Amino acid sequence: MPPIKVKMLDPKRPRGRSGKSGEGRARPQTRIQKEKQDLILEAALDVFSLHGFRGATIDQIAESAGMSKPNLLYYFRRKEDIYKQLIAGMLDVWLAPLRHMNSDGDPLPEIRSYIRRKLEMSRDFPRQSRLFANEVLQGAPRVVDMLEGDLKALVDEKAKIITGWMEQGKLRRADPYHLIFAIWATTQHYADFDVQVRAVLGEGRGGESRFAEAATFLEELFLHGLKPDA
Amino acid sequence: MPPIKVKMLDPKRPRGRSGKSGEGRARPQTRIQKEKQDLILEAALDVFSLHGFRGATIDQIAESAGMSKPNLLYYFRRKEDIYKQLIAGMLDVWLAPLRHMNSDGDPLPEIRSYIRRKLEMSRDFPRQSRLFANEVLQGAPRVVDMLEGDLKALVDEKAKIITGWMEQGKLRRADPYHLIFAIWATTQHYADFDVQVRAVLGEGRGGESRFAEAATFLEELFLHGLKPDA
DNA sequence: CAGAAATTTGACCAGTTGGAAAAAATGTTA
DNA sequence: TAACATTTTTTCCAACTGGTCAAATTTCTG
Repeated sequence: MPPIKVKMLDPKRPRGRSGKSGEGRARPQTRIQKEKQDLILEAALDVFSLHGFRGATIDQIAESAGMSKPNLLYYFRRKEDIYKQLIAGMLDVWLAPLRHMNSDGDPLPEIRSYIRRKLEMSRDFPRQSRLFANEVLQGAPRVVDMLEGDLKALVDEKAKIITGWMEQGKLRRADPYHLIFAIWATTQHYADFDVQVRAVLGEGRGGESRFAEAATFLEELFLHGLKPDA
Repeated sequence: MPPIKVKMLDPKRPRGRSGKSGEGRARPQTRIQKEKQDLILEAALDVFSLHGFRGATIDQIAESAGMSKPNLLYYFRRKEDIYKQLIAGMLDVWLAPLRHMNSDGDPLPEIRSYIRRKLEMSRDFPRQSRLFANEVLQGAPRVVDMLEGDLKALVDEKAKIITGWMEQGKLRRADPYHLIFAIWATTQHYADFDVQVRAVLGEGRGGESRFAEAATFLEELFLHGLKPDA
């Protein structure tokens, strides 16, 4: 006589918070679920930002989160689910400073504070920056839609504001899109190419000071350029 | 009686051209060796620049080069050998424009032409740029030495030149290291973040024109900044 | 052309990877 | 605390990975 198997309902895996449409009234998150998911996302950010999607392994993430691989997979069914949630979460943060740029303010201070905010993000959230850089560098297969949709829309909107400022003579005439690219590039450089920056600056200037220096430099550059005063 | 094995000399694998010290008088390259190695490096550049070191597979590279995996491994013993050779080769090219910056020239034109050259490299060798970006982004495990050695030395030298120009009043005073970073960042952005740039610029401006626009913009930015003429 | 050298192929292997399944352990709640 | 739901562990697997090896094939050279 075979051992009697009793009912055994669906294993009720908790699904990631990303929750696509068809989720109905899923049961609310338990305490443990919230804790563990945060733990996993935190660990995954470390690993993904350093190795990219393909380069990262579930094992690494699990170990870094202090749990077993199957246990991790209980919270996120697939490696990609973790990754997607990280990307979505970071895009929001990443774009906040740009959203914040206000057409009512004075152009120069507005741009200056945008640069400053982006630079602070490079300092405070370098892993997020690198995660995104890795993704875009590898062709952004998982976020092209977002880039062509939300991101483009936002940039279009802000580009109009900048153009308006230029037409009022409050800003030197220049292409607003390339201006935004230049701000992105220069500020994120300190997060994405951190190793290189440190290597070139050497021992003496490797500390936190480089962000303050960068802020000063970029402010001057974007305001006056390199031409000496007449 | 076992089948008689006849001599079978060393399989004489050709070694990669990187040739560390102990190579003695290796026999010269055959025609096929040169052709096939170039073919492999070309294919590997495609794959590595898109997926990074860990993300790339020998199979992919072999297929992309139109040969079998063991055949590829006949020319390069290890995956890392291909990668290293690519990195070494590209670093040279990558640094050429900076080496070219001359203390005898006029500062502003000299810097302007440096920017232009770097931008052209982003346009003409985007894969090399991405290969390097991938490496640095992931902590540059295979090139930190070079960064702290050759690269730092070169930048130190050029930074001195720039400082000299500033002291002569030919350039606005600013940190030369951060200036160099800013040039790197803004120019490489068009290669490394190509997908993003295209997505934001949209259909209409996705063509080659963006490099010309970028050149114009960056020239203005580095020369005058954003402040409108008084 | 014969023999030697160089090149290519096919079979194979051990380690790693993402992921599934079921049982065991732990928590939660009536 | 009993019944149930949630969480964790153990075991396992098939696909993929980097890399080896010997044999078969092709190319070169005298």
